[in-house]
Amino acid sequence: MSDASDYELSMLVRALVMESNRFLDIFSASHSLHPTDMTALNLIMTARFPMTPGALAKALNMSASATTSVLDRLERAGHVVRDRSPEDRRRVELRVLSAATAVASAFFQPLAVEFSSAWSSLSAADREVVARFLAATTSATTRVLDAVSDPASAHEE
Amino acid sequence: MSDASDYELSMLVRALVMESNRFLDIFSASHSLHPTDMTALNLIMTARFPMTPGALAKALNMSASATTSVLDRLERAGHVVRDRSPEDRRRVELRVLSAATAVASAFFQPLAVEFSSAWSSLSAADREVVARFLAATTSATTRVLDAVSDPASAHEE
DNA sequence: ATCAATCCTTCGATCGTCGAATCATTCGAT
DNA sequence: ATCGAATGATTCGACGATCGAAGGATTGAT
Repeated sequence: MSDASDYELSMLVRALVMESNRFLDIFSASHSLHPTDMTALNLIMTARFPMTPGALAKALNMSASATTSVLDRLERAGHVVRDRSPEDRRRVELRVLSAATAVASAFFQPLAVEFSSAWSSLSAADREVVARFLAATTSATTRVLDAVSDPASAHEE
Repeated sequence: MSDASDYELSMLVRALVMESNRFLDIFSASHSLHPTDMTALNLIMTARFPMTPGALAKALNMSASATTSVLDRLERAGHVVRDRSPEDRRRVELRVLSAATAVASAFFQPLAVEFSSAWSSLSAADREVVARFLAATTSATTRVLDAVSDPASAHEE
């Protein structure tokens, strides 16, 4: 019994992605932020190293000028400040302010609570299976993406 | 031991969602379609009942007028036709043309191949775990979403 | 010193989306 | 039957998020 064929798993992944996007749209609208700004805020906060506009542009898959606008809005709203890097003064380092962390936690906390409850019945082995599935699916997507945008590196098996 | 804590699972989900969105953006751009149009096309094709502009607007979480524009573009590109419903002639039923199915399969087939390969090592039991995880996570997101948009069931801010 | 390269920003223009108003159709009430 | 309200979809004018090209500042190499 193929209770979870490849096709059905694909549909489930798609449903999750679509619902997540819907959530991002509606939630950020309820906080007077554009979805892009919310995504950017999240990226800036969770980056290991201080984020720069250039790196943010790549992460958002947007032009540099559009990213400037995003940062203008975030700065005007008091969520982010721009500091010029002391080492390389062409670069701008982005830092989040407390207002932003408040918004972000308002964003993630309800989700985290529901997720925690939804996942409470998972055993350690189950979590391992799920984690591998998620990582494998993400990198499979990345592989297809790379093959599309860079046809040279598309090698058959 | 907690190789996959709630937090880590959340990050993995987020990474998958972001990568999927990046894929949608880049892929639809490479086919001269807006991401919204690609999403709409997908929704129209996979709907069980003939899709209408109104239902599509809700599914896309967009205004009715914006949905009209989406359909104008899809129709102009030869992907969709509008037929007035014979029963209720206010309604418009949407049908996809062969050009659209070609685009959609160009979209999904490479993904399906990579997914199939990435998931080939999953046992039936693993698939069951993953399927339940995906469904539970999606509906957890929906629950939070409903709590936000329906203040009646939301507790204190 | 000079020239190229890098990083970010400004500027003008495009186009996707929205809200309000409009047209057509259906349904309910009298 | 007829009128009015409700529903489904579209047009219209406006806004604004994003883009590409050009510009200014800083760094590094020769």
